[in-house]
Amino acid sequence: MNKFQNPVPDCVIFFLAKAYQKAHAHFKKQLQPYGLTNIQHLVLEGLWYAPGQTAAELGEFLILDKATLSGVLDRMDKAGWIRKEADPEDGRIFKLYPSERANALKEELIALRQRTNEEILSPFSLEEQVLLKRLLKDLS
Amino acid sequence: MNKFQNPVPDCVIFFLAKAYQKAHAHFKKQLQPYGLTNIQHLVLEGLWYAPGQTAAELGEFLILDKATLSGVLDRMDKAGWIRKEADPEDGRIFKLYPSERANALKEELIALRQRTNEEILSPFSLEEQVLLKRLLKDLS
DNA sequence: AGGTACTCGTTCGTATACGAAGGAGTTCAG
DNA sequence: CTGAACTCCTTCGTATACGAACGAGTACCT
Repeated sequence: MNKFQNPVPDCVIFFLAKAYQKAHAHFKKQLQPYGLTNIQHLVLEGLWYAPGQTAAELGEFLILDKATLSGVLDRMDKAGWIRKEADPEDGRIFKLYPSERANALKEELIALRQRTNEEILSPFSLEEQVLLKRLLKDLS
Repeated sequence: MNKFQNPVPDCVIFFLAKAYQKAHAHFKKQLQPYGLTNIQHLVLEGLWYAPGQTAAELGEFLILDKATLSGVLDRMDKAGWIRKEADPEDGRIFKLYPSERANALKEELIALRQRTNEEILSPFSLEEQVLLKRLLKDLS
């Protein structure tokens, strides 16, 4: 029974998983000095983009399950990255804001993401970069 | 403080994550009737491709952390999807084989993956499909 | 033979993911 | 005004992910 008797599957699910895995790991390494995880960084970008969002709004914006977000927000609150502000109008919700400490790093962290994006896309030509992003957007 | 004051970031890491998320969720739904998770299916395909691999080999083949794989293989063994065979030559390792029950579903499960791939890629032209897969492969 | 380095698989800790259920608050029909 | 329907967030259970440390086994060098 020799190995490689069957052809390697041409599986886009697998390619997507591994490309994501690679990009995720690369960015994770860049974020390590800040003590931020990838999703925590994503949450900060979401709140810089639109401060005062509720957890439900942010989850819809970032396409994240509310159950996942609940834990992430809790850890970020405890770590002092965000602020949860109770809404006097509606007892169910709270509005989310980046903390002062997060805001102090805003430009740096956004630049870090941009640089990482460029690194990830560096093997491609400009045309390919645009094309890849369009294809990925159309997939989701 | 109005929303959408800043431009939406053109972030390939995010696009990758969401495209992966979408494809993963779609395949997960297809696998649900079988009681298989995505990775468990991936492991079966890896073992059909090359039966008798060790956990380390399989992990390298599928680009999976050995710590992750350890738990997955344990659950698959308990659920009767795979068989762990001790190696008389080397006490550290065991060789992995799909179970009879898994083999009985082999054609069906491979066809299911192929069909899911086609569904995921269906919004694209043939040219775009080939291009997307090439770009993703080059990323990882 | 003996010891050191290496390999293999497991375990631990932490962080996503997400379906499902639940508690608290709000809305709305009548 | 009141109860049913709905919304928001949390919690629970399960399954990835992966760095780090670990025990058991093997290989290699002398």
